[in-house]
Amino acid sequence: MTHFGPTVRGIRERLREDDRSYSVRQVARRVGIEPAYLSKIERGEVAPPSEATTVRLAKELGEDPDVMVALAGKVSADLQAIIRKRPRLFAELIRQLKEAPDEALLRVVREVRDGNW
Amino acid sequence: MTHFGPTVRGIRERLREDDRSYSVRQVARRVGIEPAYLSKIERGEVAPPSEATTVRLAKELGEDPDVMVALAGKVSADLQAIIRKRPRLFAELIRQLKEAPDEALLRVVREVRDGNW
DNA sequence: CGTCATGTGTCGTAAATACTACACGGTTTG
DNA sequence: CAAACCGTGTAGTATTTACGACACATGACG
Repeated sequence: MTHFGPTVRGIRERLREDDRSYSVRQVARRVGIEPAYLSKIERGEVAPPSEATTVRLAKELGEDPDVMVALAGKVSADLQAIIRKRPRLFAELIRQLKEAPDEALLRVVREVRDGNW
Repeated sequence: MTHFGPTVRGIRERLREDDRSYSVRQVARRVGIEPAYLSKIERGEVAPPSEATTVRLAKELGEDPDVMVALAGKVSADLQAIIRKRPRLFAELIRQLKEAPDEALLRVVREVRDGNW
C-alpha cells in the first residue's frame, strides 16, 4: 500500500553507512530469507513479506515491529486475537478513537496504564 | 477456529422456525453464494467465508457484523485501517486492555464517547 | 403421483500469498 | 588480478483463500 520497500531500503542504507554488514545479502541471511527476495521487497517488486518475516526484519533494523507490520499493511495477529475476544467493545472503542487526536489517545493509554479499574 | 459454522446453522434454524424462507438455499441466494457452499460453511467442512460474505450473512441473519467477523477468525478491514494509521498508540492501548474487565473497557468507551478531548 | 424444494457430495479453479533456487554481471579488496 | 562480495533478473513452486457448477437422493405437498 504505502512504501514499505523503499522505507526498508532507506533504513538499511543508513545503517550501512556505519556498518558494512548491512548489505542486502547479510541482512537477508540474518533475517532468514533469500537475498534476491529481500532485494525485490525493497524495490517494491513484490508485496511486503509475512508478519513473521516483517517482525524479524524490524528487529534486525532496530525498528518498532508494530510500525513495520503496519507499513506492511497488516495488523499483528496477537492484537487481532485480543480484539476478537471482545469484538463489540473493541470495535466501538477503535471506531470512536478514529478521529481523536494523538494527544487524546495518549491520555487514554496513560489512564488505562495507571489502572483506574 | 471456533464454531463459526454450527453457530450460523443454529441461528438460521431458529429463524426458520418462524419463517420458512430461511432454508440453506434461500439464504444462500439472498447472500449471493451457492447453496452447496453455505451448506459446507455451516457444517465446518470449509473455512469461514471472506469478510464481505460474512458481513452479508450477518445482516441476513440479523447478527452483529463485528461479532460474526470475529467468529470467522478475522478483524474487519476498516478497524485494521484505523489501527495501521497509528500503530504504536493503538498497539499499546489494545495490549493494555487485554486483561481489563469488560466493565473497565466499557467505561473507557463511554468516556471517549462523551468526548473529553 | 409427479413436481418442486431441500441439503449435500464431488470436482474444479482463479487468484493471492510467500517464498526458494540459480545464475549473471558488476564492484571491491587483499 | 583473482577471489569474494554485491545487487538483481528469471523461473518456478507449495499453500491458502474463496469460491462456483453440477448432480443426486430425499422428502414435502398439492
